[in-house]
Amino acid sequence: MKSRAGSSAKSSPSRRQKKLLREEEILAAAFEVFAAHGFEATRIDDVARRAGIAKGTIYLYFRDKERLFQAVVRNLIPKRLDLLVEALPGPPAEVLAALIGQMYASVVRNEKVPYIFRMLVAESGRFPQLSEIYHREIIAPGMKAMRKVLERGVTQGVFRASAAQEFPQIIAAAGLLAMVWQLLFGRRHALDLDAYMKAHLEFILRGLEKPGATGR
Amino acid sequence: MKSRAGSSAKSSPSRRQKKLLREEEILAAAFEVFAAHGFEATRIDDVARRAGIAKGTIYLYFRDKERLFQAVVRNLIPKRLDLLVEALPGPPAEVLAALIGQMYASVVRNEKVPYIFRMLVAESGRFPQLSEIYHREIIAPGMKAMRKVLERGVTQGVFRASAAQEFPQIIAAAGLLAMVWQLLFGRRHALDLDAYMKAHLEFILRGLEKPGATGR
Amino acid sequence: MKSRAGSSAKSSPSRRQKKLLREEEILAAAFEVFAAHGFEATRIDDVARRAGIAKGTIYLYFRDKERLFQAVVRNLIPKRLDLLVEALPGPPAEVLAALIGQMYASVVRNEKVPYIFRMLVAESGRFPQLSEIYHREIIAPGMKAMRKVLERGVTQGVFRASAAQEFPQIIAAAGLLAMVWQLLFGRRHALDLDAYMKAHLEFILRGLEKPGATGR
Amino acid sequence: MKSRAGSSAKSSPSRRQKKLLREEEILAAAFEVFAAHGFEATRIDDVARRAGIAKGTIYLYFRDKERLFQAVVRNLIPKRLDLLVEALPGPPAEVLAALIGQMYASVVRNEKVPYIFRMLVAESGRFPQLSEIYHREIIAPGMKAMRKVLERGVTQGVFRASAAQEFPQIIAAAGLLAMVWQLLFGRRHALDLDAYMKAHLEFILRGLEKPGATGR
DNA sequence: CATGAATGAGTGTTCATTCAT
DNA sequence: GATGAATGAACACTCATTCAT
Repeated sequence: MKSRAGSSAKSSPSRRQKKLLREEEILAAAFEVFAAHGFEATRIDDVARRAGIAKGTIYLYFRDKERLFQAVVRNLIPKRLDLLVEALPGPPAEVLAALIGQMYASVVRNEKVPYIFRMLVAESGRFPQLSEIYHREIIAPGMKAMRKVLERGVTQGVFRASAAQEFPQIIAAAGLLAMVWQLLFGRRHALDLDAYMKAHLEFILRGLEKPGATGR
Repeated sequence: MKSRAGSSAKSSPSRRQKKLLREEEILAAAFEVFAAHGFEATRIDDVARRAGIAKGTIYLYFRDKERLFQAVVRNLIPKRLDLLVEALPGPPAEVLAALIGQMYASVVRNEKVPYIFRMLVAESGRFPQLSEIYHREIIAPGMKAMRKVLERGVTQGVFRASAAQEFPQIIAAAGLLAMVWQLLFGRRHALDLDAYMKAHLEFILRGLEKPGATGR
Repeated sequence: MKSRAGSSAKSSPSRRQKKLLREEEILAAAFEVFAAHGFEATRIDDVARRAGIAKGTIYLYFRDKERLFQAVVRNLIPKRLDLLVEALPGPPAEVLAALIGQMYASVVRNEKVPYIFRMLVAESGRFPQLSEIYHREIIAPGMKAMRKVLERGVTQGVFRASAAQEFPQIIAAAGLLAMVWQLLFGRRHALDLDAYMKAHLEFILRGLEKPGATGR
Repeated sequence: MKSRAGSSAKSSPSRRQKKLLREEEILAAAFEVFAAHGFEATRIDDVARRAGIAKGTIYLYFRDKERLFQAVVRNLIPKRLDLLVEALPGPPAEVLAALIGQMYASVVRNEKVPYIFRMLVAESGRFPQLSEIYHREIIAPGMKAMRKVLERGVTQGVFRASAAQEFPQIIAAAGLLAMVWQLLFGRRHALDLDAYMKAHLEFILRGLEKPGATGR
């Protein structure tokens, strides 16, 4: 009693696919504009134009600007670093190095993450749920992973016991700083990220290293 | 004592003082609103109401919203930490500890600085000059001071030579992280700043400490 | 510490007067447009243009379109008819005739009242408070007055007792019909209001007249 | 006369039936929404949803919103009362009573007619044709019928000659008032329609009654 | 025939900025 | 100087209408 044959419930599969595609396009366009101008300064019309669609179309996919913004940010949660720890059963120092390396690759150098960070910071007043999500999805698991590596290192006698076990943020902090630095000063005082990362790694490994151990 | 023309020569000192006072009041009110809502979401009217004056009056002191914002941010450059280094001629480790302690006191724990940071991050796209100013006034001198302490420590044989001399940011990074953390997660996952700072300090001192030196 | 002398609290008297005048102008313009097109079809811009002001100005006086509409309707509550009854101590038949006459003069023939009625009917779904107000301010007092005249007539032996005492609406109904008629059919089938009113009056007086009484 | 070519002869009867059925469904749904919200505030989408069809489908049956509205109103012209007069050859007072009774049954108490009335009043500015139709189809014949009954009564010597013969509206007016009353005040000050109708009837019969006649 | 995604003109409302008082 | 009424450009969001599927 409905439309053509073949389509059962509501819309043909091609329609659905198209819809999903559209949504992706809108999110991509919206990310660019929100990242560049922030929530308030972003014009829905700009998003539409960048997505190559009419303004009204956006409202078929997102109830309002706030929902669109939230969808943009939620959609871009970066891959979780904690999975690495399980995958790498090598010596703690190497796992830690891999972890840090991964952080630089997927967070600091990523072309999107710094802007997500900017949006989170800028709109943490208006959208506290978003930071909460990031804490739950990224930060907390990441810290848990860090703790596990440190613990493993201490157990194996290659890391000294340190307050960093309670605050693994301290170990990762230089990565955050690099990201913020590039965001704020990158245009005129860009960091040499390779050298910086090397320095970061050297510093934390030296700081964790057990005095007696030959560090080998 | 007010209005009409005919007033004396240039403007009595009390006039100037009053004008400056007004300006301060406006800047203070504007800071609160900008800090809470960001540049775009801030209504000039709110600023005026908070300053207890009429909307139009603001335009007697600042050409437009952008100038007001810039004045707010420029006005709040925190005290420079680098001066400390000169003032403290003690052992490098103690100077460093004092430096870090000062950073937590005047930056991380400060009730304004995190919001300034937030504004810088949020509006770094629209007002790149502002980050530039902060780099020149705060960051660069701060790093220079750090380098000097580190150098001194190495020369005196209490610090090992490390890549941190090139990138002293790494040493301060955990402070930045604490500030960002409080900003983003403070409401639901506040840091124990005392313990955190202690851990931070312990970690960097251990990391810098020359293996051979008794560190004392 | 405020402005010039002479003006005490907030705004000079001339300013206040102007403000009140403006409000009246807006209400007048709004009445015309709402009366002609109804609530939904009315464009705030039209109201502004008709009032000779900018669109935004309206929002200085009324929070939104709904408040403006309500203010328009509340502002036009017609004079109460019930006061007449007290004022006219003559024979009941004459008082009744005066009452009806007044109703035609101030309600049916009035250039605004029929449109107020239209708005009330049209928007009684969206603004039930408004009909409520009219009931309280106009209808209930009017009915009370009617009852009093009828009662007086019965007491004096010139009117017969009738169910109209319980439902005085019945006596006035023909007036409502005339108003509705003009509203709906006035353009092509206008009533001869003079003759109609005479017929109305004749009919109700004859219907109330006590059979025995000479009615004179 | 229908769609594509190729289809059979004209269109099977079941098709036509289906089409008519759909149209009825749409009109029914549209009536509900228009009655509740008025022309402007009605969303075609709501009508479609209430009819259980897609928005676009409505446009297969009605060129636009205005046509749909007109169709709704035209479709609901209530049964003509004038036919009653022919059907009831009894004594004029009884015919009149039957007429009034019928009016209350099919107009005042009807669940749709008050809303049709409301729509007519509300949109008489935009759709004057509609009131015109109602005048031609309902009001004029109704008045003609009234006049015939009155005339008959006068001829038979049971009604007095009165101006109501020229303006039979006066006799029916209380019915209109009851309808309007329920519309505007029904929720909080509902009329007791049975008692009211009795009073109405009593009043007009008494008003028409020939003084000399025993009214029997 | 029916669908519902897409369009884009239109509307209420806001707010930075101006300026007569 | 100070005020706050006035402006009008700008923008989020809606919805009648169209049309490819």
